Amino acid sequence: MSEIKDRPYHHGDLRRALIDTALDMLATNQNWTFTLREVARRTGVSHAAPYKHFHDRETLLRELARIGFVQLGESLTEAVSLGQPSTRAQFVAAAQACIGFACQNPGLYRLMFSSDADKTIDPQLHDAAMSTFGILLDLLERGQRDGSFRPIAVSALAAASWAQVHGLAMLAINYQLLEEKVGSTPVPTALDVLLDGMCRSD
Amino acid sequence: MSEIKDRPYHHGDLRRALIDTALDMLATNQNWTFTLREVARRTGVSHAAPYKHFHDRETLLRELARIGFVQLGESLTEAVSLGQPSTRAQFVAAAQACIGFACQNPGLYRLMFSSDADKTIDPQLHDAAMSTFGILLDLLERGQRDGSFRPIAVSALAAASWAQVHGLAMLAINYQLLEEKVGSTPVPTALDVLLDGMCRSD
DNA sequence: CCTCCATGTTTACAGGAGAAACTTATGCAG
DNA sequence: CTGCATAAGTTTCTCCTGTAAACATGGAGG
Repeated sequence: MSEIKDRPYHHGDLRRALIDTALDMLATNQNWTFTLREVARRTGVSHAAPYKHFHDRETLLRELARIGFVQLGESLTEAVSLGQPSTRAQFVAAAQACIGFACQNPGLYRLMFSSDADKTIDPQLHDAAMSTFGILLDLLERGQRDGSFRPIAVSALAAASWAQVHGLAMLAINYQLLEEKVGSTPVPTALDVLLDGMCRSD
Repeated sequence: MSEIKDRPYHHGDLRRALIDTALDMLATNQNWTFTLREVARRTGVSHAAPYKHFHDRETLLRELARIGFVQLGESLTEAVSLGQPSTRAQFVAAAQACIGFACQNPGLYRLMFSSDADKTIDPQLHDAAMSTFGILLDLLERGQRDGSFRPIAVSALAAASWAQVHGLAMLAINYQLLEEKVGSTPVPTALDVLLDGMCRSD
């Protein structure tokens, strides 16, 4: 109703439309080899129109990655505040949320951690990534305060668990966690191994 | 002496020369956005010559990745057979070798684990990756037999440690293991946390 | 009502991927 | 030794992309 279907000269929200198209193609092809011209075509505008909204192709890719980090952050926040009894259980929930996000958006997840999403170029992307990383840090700090996690440098815990979760996610979306190779529940099992090292042993 | 410098019509080993040029550019730029034509130019041949040796640009990229896995495998083998006293110490040595390889060849390492090195397309690439992964598996199995590692499914140990090492490597080459964030020795610290979970607690 | 400017479009160009047709030199059959 | 088949290079061509520049449009504010 509020949308005029037959192409008024001005689109209304072309920026958002281009992003949606690109996200679609990313999800469909599981890669970001699409051309900017094709995004424009699929969105129904001329091939130069995107340049009014994105400086170049890579700027669009970084915006997709930024959106990915925001969405991942929401998933993590939701998982953490799901009311798991222990901090350890919250950690597992968050880890599984992250890996689940990766499996449901493999193309996007790969883009987020690829060199095409260079955080040193785009402060907004950098901030989004840091903000998402911060959710993990908060959880770890809380776990240390309540005595769940060992009182070693929180940064060491962060490095270990971030590496672990991200590593599992990458293995998962590359189909390298096949049952015949790593058993039927590789993710919780691997997380348990790590957590046994992270948690107080007393 | 044995090389004729002034361009005989036939190069002699253009395939190898193209690979070397591409590896150089990969190392220099830390990315593989180079064009096939530029590789040809730098190698001193016409832009169509590479097609006599590689079906297309991506085939060349996969060959670079394959070579990377072979080299990584050599580093790992060397690290393992360095004669560390314990299996645990051997594991640390291998992990550090992997992370060291990544830091010294960040572009190549990223390519090896990117979607441009699709292992489902190229059996040789797949085999090279599996062979390298096998070094880790052997180490873990040996560690279980000698009682160093817990007697849980070796596949779970493999998933956990592979994820951890690969995750740390990715963090390292993305400059996300800065001292101010994760302390001065994030890698051994993170590995220790994992190993405490992997090793027998008695 | 008129004019400005953000947001479109058209046109233009340099370069890349890759196919096809052509060239060269080398090894081998006679 | 001759000569041809063939592998390995080159030239030429077509289609496509990214991106810049010039032009068009139409909605918001004076």
